[in-house]
Amino acid sequence: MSPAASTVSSLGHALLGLLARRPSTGYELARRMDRPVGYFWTAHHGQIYPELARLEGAGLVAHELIEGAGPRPTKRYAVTPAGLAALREWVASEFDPGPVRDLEQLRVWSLWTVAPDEARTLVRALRERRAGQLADWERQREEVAAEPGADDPASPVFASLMSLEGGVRVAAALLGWCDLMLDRLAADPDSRD
Amino acid sequence: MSPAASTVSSLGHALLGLLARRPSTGYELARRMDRPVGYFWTAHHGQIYPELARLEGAGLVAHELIEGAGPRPTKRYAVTPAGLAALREWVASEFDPGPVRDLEQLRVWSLWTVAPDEARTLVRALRERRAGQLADWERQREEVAAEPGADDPASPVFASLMSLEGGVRVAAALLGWCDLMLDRLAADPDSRD
DNA sequence: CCTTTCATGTAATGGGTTACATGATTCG
DNA sequence: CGAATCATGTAACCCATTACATGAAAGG
Repeated sequence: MSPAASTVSSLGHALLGLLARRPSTGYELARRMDRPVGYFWTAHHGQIYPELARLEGAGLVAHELIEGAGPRPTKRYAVTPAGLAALREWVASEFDPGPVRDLEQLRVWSLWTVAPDEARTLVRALRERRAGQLADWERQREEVAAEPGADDPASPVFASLMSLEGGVRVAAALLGWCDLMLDRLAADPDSRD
Repeated sequence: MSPAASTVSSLGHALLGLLARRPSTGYELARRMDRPVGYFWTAHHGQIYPELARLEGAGLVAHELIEGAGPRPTKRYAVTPAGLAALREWVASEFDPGPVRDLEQLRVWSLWTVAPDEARTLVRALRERRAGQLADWERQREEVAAEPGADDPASPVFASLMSLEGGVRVAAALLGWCDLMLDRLAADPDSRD
């Protein structure tokens, strides 16, 4: 019945996950990619609109026309039963951890090439950024934890809370890591007086 | 003197970082992308060879021919002084944290769509994988910490140690996160007896 | 002899970013 | 009346993965 349902990209699963929580227009999906989800998945509208068309071709989402502002008709998308089934199957399926690309770590890995005071400046900048992110996520976590359904594994609020909890823990770990590096860089023999 | 030196990709910086530590053939660079660096940056040879050619065109690396096994001449690349300068400049430069794409977090964010026992199975798999990774990195960290130069910020060993330390801390945080999720999933009302 | 490792390249395809294009409504 | 927001789409370009292509040396 749905012949192309087998090949859904990661972005497709991200969109299915967003629409399973709440029907949205393509434009709204692009904006929703900022908070909660955007911490671990992002996309621009130039990628979202074609992907929605593909998902619809595979019968995983459907749109209805609503009144809206654009020059073209405004479409609100929602997951179909087949789309929800595809999402469920993907969540529980086997997986290999995708390739990791972390520019921050890559910089640190070449930190030895610069003078110690430049290294300290960089790590201080990393630390500030991370501290801001941690505060931000902690605040959001408190907000979400107060919402109804936060303890119910069948509620999207529960899953949001778990994601934010992961983000908070990673950010806290990386903040401590920056402090360790500042400590080790200060203990450097070249900067003793 | 080097007119195209301004536009170096992230992969280019990764390769410069590798070559600044030790001259290598393209083939060796591909293999070196596994351990230490591969934890936060990966590339296949199909991407590496063209990038080396671009870097050489910009005067940032240079090759010499050595005896080797292939049908074509074997090339050993090394960074030029201009290449080392470009690497240093990049390490200390302003930066925006690139887009994050984490399939693991994306799955957890849609965890509410599956039955609690399927969710537990998934998180247990995540936990096992993470525990293995943590053990692996901890072992490597101990190895690197014993090498000479591990305390010297001007030594690549120091930078390797810091990178591994970051990896260990993040992996430990994520392991604790898995335990938290298993705890919350067990406390679920649907599975009370 | 067969498989693995060394070794370099290109081509096809897919994923992702940026820029171009269009136009209505709302707020200052 | 100008800027921001809502809203959808396409095109050009870059980055990354996978597959095709080739062939020597070493080890079992």
